[in-house]
Amino acid sequence: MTTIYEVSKLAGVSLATVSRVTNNSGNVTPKTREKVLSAVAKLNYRPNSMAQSLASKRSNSVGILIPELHGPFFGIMLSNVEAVLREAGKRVIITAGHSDETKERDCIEFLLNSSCDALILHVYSVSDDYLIKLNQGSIPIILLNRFIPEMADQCISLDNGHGGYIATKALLELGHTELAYVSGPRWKMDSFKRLAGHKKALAEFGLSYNEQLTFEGTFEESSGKEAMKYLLQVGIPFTGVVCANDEMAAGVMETAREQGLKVPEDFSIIGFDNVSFSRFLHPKLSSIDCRIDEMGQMAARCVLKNMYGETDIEVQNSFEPNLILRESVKRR
Amino acid sequence: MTTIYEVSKLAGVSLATVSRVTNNSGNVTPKTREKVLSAVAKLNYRPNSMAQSLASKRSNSVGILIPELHGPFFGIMLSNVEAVLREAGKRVIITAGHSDETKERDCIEFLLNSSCDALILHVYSVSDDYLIKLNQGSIPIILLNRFIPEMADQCISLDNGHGGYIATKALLELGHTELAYVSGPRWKMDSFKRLAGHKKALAEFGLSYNEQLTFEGTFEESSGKEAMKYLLQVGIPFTGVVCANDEMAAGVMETAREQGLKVPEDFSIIGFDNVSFSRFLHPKLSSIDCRIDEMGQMAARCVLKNMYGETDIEVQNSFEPNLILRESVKRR
DNA sequence: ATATAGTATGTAAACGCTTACATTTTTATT
DNA sequence: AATAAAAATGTAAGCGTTTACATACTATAT
Repeated sequence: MTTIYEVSKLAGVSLATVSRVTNNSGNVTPKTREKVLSAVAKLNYRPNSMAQSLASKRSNSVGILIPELHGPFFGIMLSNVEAVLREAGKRVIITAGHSDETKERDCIEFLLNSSCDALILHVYSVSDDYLIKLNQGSIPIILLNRFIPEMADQCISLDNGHGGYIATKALLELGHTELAYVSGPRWKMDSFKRLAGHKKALAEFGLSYNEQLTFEGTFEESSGKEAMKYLLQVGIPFTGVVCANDEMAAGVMETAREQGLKVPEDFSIIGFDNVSFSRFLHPKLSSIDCRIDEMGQMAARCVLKNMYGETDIEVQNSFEPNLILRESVKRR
Repeated sequence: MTTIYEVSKLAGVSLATVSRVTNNSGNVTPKTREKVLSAVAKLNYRPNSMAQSLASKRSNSVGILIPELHGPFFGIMLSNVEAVLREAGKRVIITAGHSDETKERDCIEFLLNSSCDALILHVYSVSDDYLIKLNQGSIPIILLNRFIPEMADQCISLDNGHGGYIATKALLELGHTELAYVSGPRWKMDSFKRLAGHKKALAEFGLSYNEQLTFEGTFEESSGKEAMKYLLQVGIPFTGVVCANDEMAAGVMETAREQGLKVPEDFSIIGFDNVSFSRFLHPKLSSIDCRIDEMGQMAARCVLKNMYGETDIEVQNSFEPNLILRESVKRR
């Protein structure tokens, strides 16, 4: 392996000068730069990044923790984070927390031990207090899809309440007055807020919320099926179903089909997340777009701004979801 | 930041001893270990990984290059690679090559500059020669989903030919004799081999291959739609469609529905990849399972074996795909 | 008690860079 | 031509570990 020392020797300059040209820092005469560059080329020199990190106290790597590496939602997020970070020459170290508190902590610990310059965390299970404490440390942290008042300007989050609100409102405006709701686990803030938005829309239209028409699922397709079975068995009539995510909506639709019910003729349905496969469903699923691509990019930009001193970046902490209407809804 | 030096001081031992206990290397008296450990705890000491890397000439990080970070296929792969690598305490640095030669090279360059101990590459666009040359270098490389004879034991790949073969054979055995084929880009080895498998199965059943019933798509849903339009317009009758991936199969199914054709009544269809959303389709799509989870794990294990000296790992270089029959096919 | 292996600990030299500071060279000013 | 200021380059001290190697202990056998 060739080192900076050999380059400096061949080029006939000092270590410092070589470092200056390879880092484009400081002033170097064009002639000297040329000499160095040609030596670099001749020796096929690559700076040793470990040494660079140690000496500069900066690893140029950013740790990412997301619930899952696969899945339409997280995948897009990750994809966008990586794109802007790599564009800026930063390394991306990934870990998956699987929505489990112990695992999430382990991952954070792992990233902390990895000399990351900053962390982008998409966590569910770890407590606010834990994160606030973590934030006292020396390493900058960005929270994705989570809002904690004490660290508001490090949070990039979706207005889930508004999402739940516009989803429900969309059906209400189409004349539906009897709505079922398929929620995610209520302890997850996202689920909770989406449901709150649902209730708000109902109230605004002068309708009462019926707990019996609400099913608490797991965000998985299977629980969408269960939800539909439950709703049919309860027997309270409804003409619209609002789901807290698209997977569960797919489950609802499948069970509906098995029962001979047609969407949107027999009932309208709307999902949440606007995940890629929702357009593969039949009928195509209406949904709430979460702008996860933008959120991912923003998280990365935040890091660039906070840690790497890119000043001309303006941060947007909160994102408003968009309503996407497709074939799965129709006027009552 | 507390350093090993402060720990050694507080514990009243030398640097070397601290290093020994934090790394569980060498022999240390229980009593000494205790002293060190308590000093570590008291000072909340974390070894500086950059310094460790520099001194030990090992970064404990593995570079990954995959075409996309999102998408059902690559996501699962990545997920499994990460899981086994992190279990072993290795850092995973990810990059996305977007199936573009320049980008793929850039990513590899980037990873090479990142002091990775090993690379796992899932690349399409870069040439065999390039990879062979890369392989001459000092850093171990594993190729995912690609086979190059010269580096056979560093390749983890699917038997695509066999996949194409069993997909087609499945329809033939159900009595279909007129089959259309929706291919991926033929320059991609995967596509090419799948098609070859298709032809082989036809030949085995004494049927002739009709180029006119083959459409070369892009692996995207939209080209599945185009494929179906093309096939209908050509007007040659067929009762089965074999697709080189599930996205295109979804496109075919959608266009079929638009044209009033029913699956599997009017024709049977089978996809490839057995991607997660294929069970959300209606009817549920039959497909070829690629065991990408296992392949991802295996790639990671290869690295563990080749680079990190885990001896008791046995490597499987080639994976046989599995046929998954669902609602989208029926006997002729 | 003494020699002999071990075993446990310590010493100090890398590892390959960056960077503050010192020195030299160049350019501009008078 | 002399001087000051600015620009280019060099010097060398870290950065925080790991790891040969050296040394100091223990325990066992004599």
